[in-house]
Amino acid sequence: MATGRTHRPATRSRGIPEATVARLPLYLRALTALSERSVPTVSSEELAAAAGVNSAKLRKDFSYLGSYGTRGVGYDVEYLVYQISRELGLTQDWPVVIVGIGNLGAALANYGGFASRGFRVAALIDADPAMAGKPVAGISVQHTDELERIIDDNGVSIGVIATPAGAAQQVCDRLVAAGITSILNFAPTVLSVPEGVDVRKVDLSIELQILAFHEQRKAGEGEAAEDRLPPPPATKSDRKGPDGDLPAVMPA
Amino acid sequence: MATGRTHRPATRSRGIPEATVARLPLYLRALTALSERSVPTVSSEELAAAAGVNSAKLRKDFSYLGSYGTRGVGYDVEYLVYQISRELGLTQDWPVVIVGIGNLGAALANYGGFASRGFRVAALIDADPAMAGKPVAGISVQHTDELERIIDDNGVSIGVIATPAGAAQQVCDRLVAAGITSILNFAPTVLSVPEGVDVRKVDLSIELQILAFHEQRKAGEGEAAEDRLPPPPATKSDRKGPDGDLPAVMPA
DNA sequence: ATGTCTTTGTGAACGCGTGCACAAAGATTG
DNA sequence: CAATCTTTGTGCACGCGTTCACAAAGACAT
Ligand SMILES: NC(=O)c1ccc[n+]([C@@H]2O[C@H](COP(=O)([O-])OP(=O)(O)OC[C@H]3O[C@@H](n4cnc5c(N)ncnc54)[C@H](O)[C@@H]3O)[C@@H](O)[C@H]2O)c1
Ligand SMILES: NC(=O)c1ccc[n+]([C@@H]2O[C@H](COP(=O)([O-])OP(=O)(O)OC[C@H]3O[C@@H](n4cnc5c(N)ncnc54)[C@H](O)[C@@H]3O)[C@@H](O)[C@H]2O)c1
Repeated sequence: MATGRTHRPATRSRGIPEATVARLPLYLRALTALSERSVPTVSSEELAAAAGVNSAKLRKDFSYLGSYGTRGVGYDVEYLVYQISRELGLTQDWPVVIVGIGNLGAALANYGGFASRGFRVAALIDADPAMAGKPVAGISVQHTDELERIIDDNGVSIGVIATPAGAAQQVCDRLVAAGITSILNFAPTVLSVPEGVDVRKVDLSIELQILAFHEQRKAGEGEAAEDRLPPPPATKSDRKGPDGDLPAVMPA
Repeated sequence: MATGRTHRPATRSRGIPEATVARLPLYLRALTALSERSVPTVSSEELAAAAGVNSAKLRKDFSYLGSYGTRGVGYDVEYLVYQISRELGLTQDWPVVIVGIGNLGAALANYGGFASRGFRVAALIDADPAMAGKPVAGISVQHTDELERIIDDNGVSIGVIATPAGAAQQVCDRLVAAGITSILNFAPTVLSVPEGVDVRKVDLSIELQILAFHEQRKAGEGEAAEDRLPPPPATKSDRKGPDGDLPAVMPA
C-alpha cells in the first residue's frame, strides 16, 4: 500500500482494525456495483472475489461490524451497503477544500468520484493571485487569504493539499489552525501535525520506486553479482575532504 | 497506506521485507535533501526524524541492505544515497507509458517528479482519436492502436493506467500482453493480472473514505447511541419482494 | 594506549493481520 | 418434522512488522 496513516499507532478504532477500515471502501464499491445490477444477495466467496481479497478475511471484516449475514444464503446487498456506508460516515455530507490548484489540483477538482461518495468540493484555494476568481470545474478559485474564513464558514474538516512540496507544511499548519482535522497530502513531504489530526499521503514517486525495485528483481533474477560499489564509506577524518568523487547519482 | 500490492503474498524479496522496501524511497528523499545541503553524515535518530519513522526501525531497515553505518558517527549521506538508489533500481533509467490522457493523465505527464528519479515518460497513449498527435507536456499523444509497438520499441516495463474504470481491465490486459510487468493503477477498479505482474493502486476515493471514518469517530466521540438502522436484513422469502423500501443510501 | 562517549546493529518480546478449518446456524427439500 | 446442504462466524496458529533495550564497535580525547 502506498499510503499510510501518520500518528496514532494503528490504534484499533472502536474495535474495528485499521486494516479492515481500509478494506471497507473496497467492499462498498463492489457492493454498489452489485446493487446497480439489482443483485439481492452475495456470498462472502463471490464478494471477496469481486473485491480481490480472501473470503475468510472478508467475513472476519464484516464480523467487526456485526452479524449481518445469513448462513446458507449470504449477505443482503442493500443492507450491507447501508451498514458500511454508515460505518464509514458516508451517510453524511463531507465538505472538502483543495489547496493548490495546479495540474493536479485542477484534475482533482474535475474528478467526478468525489461527489459520488458524499464528498463535496466546498472550495478551491490557491496562493496565486492570478488564479483568484478563475473558474475550475465550475467552482471559482479563491485566494489563500480567505482560507481560514472558508473553512470556518463551511465547517470543513477535510483538506486536500496539492501544492508544491515546499509550501505543504506551511499550508498544513494553516489548515490545522483553521480547524481541519483530516488531511490528504499529495505533496512529497512528511507533514508534521498535532495529535488528533489524521494525515494520509498519496505519493506517486514512492509508488513508482517500489515498482522499480520489484522490476529490477525480476530482470536480474538469475544474474550473477550485481555492480557493487567498490569503495566502502568514507571514514575517519577524510570527511568532505579532497573530493573523493562519489559515483554520480541522480540530481534531486 | 492507501496503496497495496496485488498478488505475491508479501514474499520477502531477497531478504528485504516489503515494508522496508516501501520506506526506502522515504529515506532516499530525506537523504537527498541532506545531500543538497552538503551534510556529510547523519545519525539514525536525525534521519528517522526527517523521514517520520522510528529510529530503531530505520536502523533495522538499513541492516537489510548491509552495514553501511559507522558506530559513534552515523551514516555517510552520499554513500547511503547511492546504496538505496542502487537497491531500488534507480541507477538505471525506467521508461514509463501513461495510458489515458485526461485530467489526471495530463497532470501526471506534466509532473516533474517523474524525471527526477530515473523515470522517463516514454509515451502518452489515449484511445480518443482527437487526442492523437496533440502535444501534452511536450510529448505527442499517440493512439491506442500503437500501444503494443510503443512498448516493444522502447522496452517499457512500467505502465500507468489513468483511464476511466470501465476501460482499465481491458487496457491492463493489453499492457500485460505487450510485455508490461509493473502497473500503477489510478482507476478505481480491482485489476486482475497474471502471476509475475505487480500492480499498485492509488485510490483517492478510498483515502477520503478512510479519513471520513476517523473524522466521524472524532466528531461522535462522547455521543450516545448512533442512528441504527431499525429493520434487520430481509430474510426468508421476502427477497426483492413488495418493496421493503430500504433507507435511501447514495446513488453510485 | 587507555578510557570515555556516541551510535550502530540486532536479539527478543509483543501485537497485529492473515488464512485455515470447522462447528453451528439457518435455508431448503422431501 | 427430519434430513441435508450451504454458508456464515470465529477459534486458532502462524508469520510479519514494530519497538525496546543493550552489547559491541568505533571515534575521539588525553
Ligand atoms: N502533477 C502530478 O501528477 C503530481 C503527481 C504526484 C504528486 N504531485 C505533487 O502535487 C503537488 C502539486 O503538483 P502540480 O503538478 O499540480 O504542481 P503545480 O505547480 O502545477 O501546482 C501547484 C499549485 O499550488 C499553488 N501554490 C503554491 N504555493 C501555494 C500556497 N502556499 N498556498 C496555496 N497554493 C499554493 C500554485 O499557485 C500552483 O497553482 C506537488 O507537490 C507535486 O509534487 C503532483
Ligand atoms: N481526476 C482525478 O483527480 C482522479 C483522481 C482519482 C482517480 N481518478 C481516476 O483516474 C481515471 C482518469 O480520470 P480522469 O479524470 O483523468 O478522466 P478523464 O475522463 O478526464 O480521462 C480519461 C481519458 O482516458 C481515455 N480513455 C478512455 N478509454 C481508453 C482506453 N480504452 N484506452 C486508452 N485511453 C482511454 C479518454 O479518452 C480520456 O482521455 C479515472 O478512472 C478516475 O476515476 C481520477
